[in-house]
Amino acid sequence: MDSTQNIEKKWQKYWTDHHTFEAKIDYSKEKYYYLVEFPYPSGAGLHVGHVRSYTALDALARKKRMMGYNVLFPMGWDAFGAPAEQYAIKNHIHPSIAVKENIRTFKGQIEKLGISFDWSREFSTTDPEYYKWTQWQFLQFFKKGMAYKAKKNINWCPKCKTGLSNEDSSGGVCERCGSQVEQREKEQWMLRMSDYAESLIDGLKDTDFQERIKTAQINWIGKSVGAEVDFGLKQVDEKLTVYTTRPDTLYGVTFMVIAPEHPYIDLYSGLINNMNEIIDYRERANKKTEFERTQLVKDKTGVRIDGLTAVNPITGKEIPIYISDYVMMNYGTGAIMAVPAHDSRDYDFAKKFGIDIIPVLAPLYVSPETPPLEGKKNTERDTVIVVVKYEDKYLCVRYHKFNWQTFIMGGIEEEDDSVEGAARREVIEETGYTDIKNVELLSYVFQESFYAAHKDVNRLTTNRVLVVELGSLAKEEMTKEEQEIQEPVWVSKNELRDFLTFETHKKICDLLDNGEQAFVSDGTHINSDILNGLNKQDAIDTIIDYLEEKGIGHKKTNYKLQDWIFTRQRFWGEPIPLIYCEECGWVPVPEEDLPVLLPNVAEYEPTDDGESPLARISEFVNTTCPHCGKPAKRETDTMPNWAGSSWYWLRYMDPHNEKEFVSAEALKYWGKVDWYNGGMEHATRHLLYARFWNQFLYKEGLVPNSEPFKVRAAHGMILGEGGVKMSKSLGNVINPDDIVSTHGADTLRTYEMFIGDYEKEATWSEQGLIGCRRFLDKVIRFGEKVVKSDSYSSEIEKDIHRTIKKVTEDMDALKFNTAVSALMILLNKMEKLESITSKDYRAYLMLLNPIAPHITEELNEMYELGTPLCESSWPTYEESMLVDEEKEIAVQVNGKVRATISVRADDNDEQIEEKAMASLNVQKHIEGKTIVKVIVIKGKIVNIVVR
RNA sequence: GCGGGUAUGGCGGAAUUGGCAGACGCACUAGACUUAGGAUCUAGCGCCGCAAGGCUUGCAGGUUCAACUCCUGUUACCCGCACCA
Repeated sequence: MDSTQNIEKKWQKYWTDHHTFEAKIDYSKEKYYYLVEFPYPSGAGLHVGHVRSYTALDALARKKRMMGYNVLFPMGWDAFGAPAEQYAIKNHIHPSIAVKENIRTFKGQIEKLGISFDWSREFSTTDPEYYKWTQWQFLQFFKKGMAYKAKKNINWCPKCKTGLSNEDSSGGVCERCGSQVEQREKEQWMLRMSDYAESLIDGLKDTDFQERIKTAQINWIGKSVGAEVDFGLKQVDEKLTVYTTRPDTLYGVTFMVIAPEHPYIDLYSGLINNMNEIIDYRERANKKTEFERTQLVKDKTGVRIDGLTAVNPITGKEIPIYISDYVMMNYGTGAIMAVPAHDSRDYDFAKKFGIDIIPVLAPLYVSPETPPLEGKKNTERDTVIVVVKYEDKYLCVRYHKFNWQTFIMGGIEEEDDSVEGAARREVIEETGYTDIKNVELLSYVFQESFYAAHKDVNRLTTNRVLVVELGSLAKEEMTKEEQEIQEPVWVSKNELRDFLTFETHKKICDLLDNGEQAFVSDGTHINSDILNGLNKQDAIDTIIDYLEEKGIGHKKTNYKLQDWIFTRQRFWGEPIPLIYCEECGWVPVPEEDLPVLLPNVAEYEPTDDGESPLARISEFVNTTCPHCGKPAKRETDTMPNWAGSSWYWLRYMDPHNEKEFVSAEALKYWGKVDWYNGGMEHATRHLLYARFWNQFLYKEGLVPNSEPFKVRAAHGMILGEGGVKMSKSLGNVINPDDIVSTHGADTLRTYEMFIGDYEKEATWSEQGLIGCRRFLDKVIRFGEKVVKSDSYSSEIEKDIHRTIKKVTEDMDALKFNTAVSALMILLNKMEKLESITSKDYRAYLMLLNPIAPHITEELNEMYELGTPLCESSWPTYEESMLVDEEKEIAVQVNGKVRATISVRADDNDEQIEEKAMASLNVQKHIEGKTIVKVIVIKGKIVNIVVR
């Protein structure tokens, strides 16, 4: 047999010469569209991670073709971007030259793997024939008012010297180079992506994306439903509008916070007495790095605005206003109403600045010890629970009558001047201790519903918790009456939880252990006038109705998703096809003048002043207005990287069309991408941009589907040996070329399919690779055992049918690892036979062909088994061949396997039971015991329950 | 903090969706053969135990004749988002 390399080359040439994998322009056949994300052709070359996803989809595509589909499985290059430009800056070579070089390398590597891409449809985003249509589509956005220029504080990377979208600067770090991102004010072209926020969530319904991808998108879009509420200002006749998701807590607002950049600060600077302090804070906040902002989440900072006071619109209460950097200007209204009792951030702030905390929502517990009784009268009471502390012990009480052990409890009586007063009274009455040093009212309030045996009524108590500290153990004698009711007990902190009778009181231990926190879950409203007694959702609905009726607020939905910053101040991108004319404003370049070509220049460096390098090229910049013919200037910013990848799957359908971006006919036939594979890192950015772009085109009637992709699957990463990320610095990068030349493409492909769950990350193992090599070698050796026959060997006929079913189904479910495993199992079975038939062997090679296409074609030809596999039909199985007449099943006694018996398909339950009972080991284990029950599950198991 | 996910031998990983846990591969052990190779073949290989047998799917409970699988609680790790009101 020829060398692996020669065999692989031979078949690769065969496929090219015969145009085997080119999608047919035959719109009568059933279509299937597989797409892998086209790569950025970097200088580093192909990664084994690319091999994993390309092979997986290649296998699926090959199989689908053998099943008779017209398969589109294209490949191209996403070649605009920084690395090529960096290379150009360094070496003074036009980026297009470096890109061509890299594409050649990539393509050569992919071809060596035998991936069945349709190369006749290949293109690069940097081809003028392609970016002509990217520009054309941008103009459609522009003409519909979907592109606008705005002076915005944008994310600016000082190293790349360009603006970045929010998506590209998440975490405050430049996605490309890792530099700290700064804020800079600059005019930018924006696409109104936020208009599509709802539609982008909604459209997910029409897709079969993996759940994790859907979630990632939904989180990114960040929808929240709440209300805008207008607070009054005391000093001026003006409103301060806030956005909140919790309008139900309006009665618990104790302060307001506005973002440091909020316009009111400058607007009302005349009224503000501490303007210097505020300006100083604003400057410090602006300088904070993202690191500082995220690391110091708990440690809130801010300044009170002296001279401006807000007025709660429903209580009329005056409340202070602060500025703080925990409120962002770019979300909501840049101002919030703060409810410290029910929001953890507001809570932290209130604690630090000593602001009141008013609880308006209390959890409701139904006592498990003494649940309310039906038919009993209901009474409500306000009570206090007093936690008395002295040194590290807690003073509790044992109530004799009901054998309750808990904290001091008592109702609030009319004579009490305050909650604190009630607490003092109860401590003295129930325990006699008098030296009360300190009383602290916790903001935690809870309600409890129970049967109060001593009064024979159902009680709903609203409980406040006080922590009382004793200064000494000074004590006065308790009355005899009181002594009979209860006795005081000192309990140490460790024993406290066990000592307490009531579950609800044990929750107080959590407060003592972990400190207080804002109560953010559901409960019943208290201290809230019209909302009292309602739960969270009912209260939200009620208050929104109320606000709308009174004209002080309305329901409002917000999204985190912002408009897409669509410009970069770089050279190596699609020029934005717009011209600025003093007379006519922004004018689109006429269609017949597209594409606006990137000029050939010597200087690619970006500039510190934030202008694109194109701005220095006067021949490029200076032009005439297409509208009035007067001198005008071109836009010199270029499009972001994501532009070219936002519609490329459409171009594959009709890649050489010079008149349209894609013909309606091709669009109609190819429709959606049926299966789109890509990395998890693109689950938000690329995928959202692409869906947005497509939805816009759909709205304009330019494409027939609003969603571009049916299935989106993501492959797991391949890690280096030891489970660490492959990286140049660790020196553990595996170059696919090396594996192909030492073991062959088929071995590499088989190994990457066998390595583990396709969706999970996997660790590279040289040993595992060799295992797959041995498997393929064994397949090759089997050729010598082949005898001519056009039927399957009877001994393994059923196994073959089963394996056909298993491989077919597993591959469709991306379970390549078990598909390979099934083929290994079948091979092990064949090994037991003296000879196998040519039909056995050909079926086997066909099943293996999608994963190891070269060697299987070669063996098929060598042993003259039939037409080339790539031109043959996928094998089918017969249902009737899947069942056994005779089967081994397990017999359990009390759930433990004690024997296996052989049963026939037509055995009835009695016969199976009889066989099970007859087994010696079963006899042994049921001897002397009573048989309670015998469970017979046909074809599966017998379980004998004995006592 | 919020959201998503994972946890099974020495390792990568299977388990028809509640029915013999550990398929398949790697590593390992013993033997055979030899053209001395990335060999190949045969047998063994979860843990404890000489064995009978017992134990075992992160941990603790529960439901069931039967749980890797369902329910409750809990721990650890990974990923995404993150002061989003």
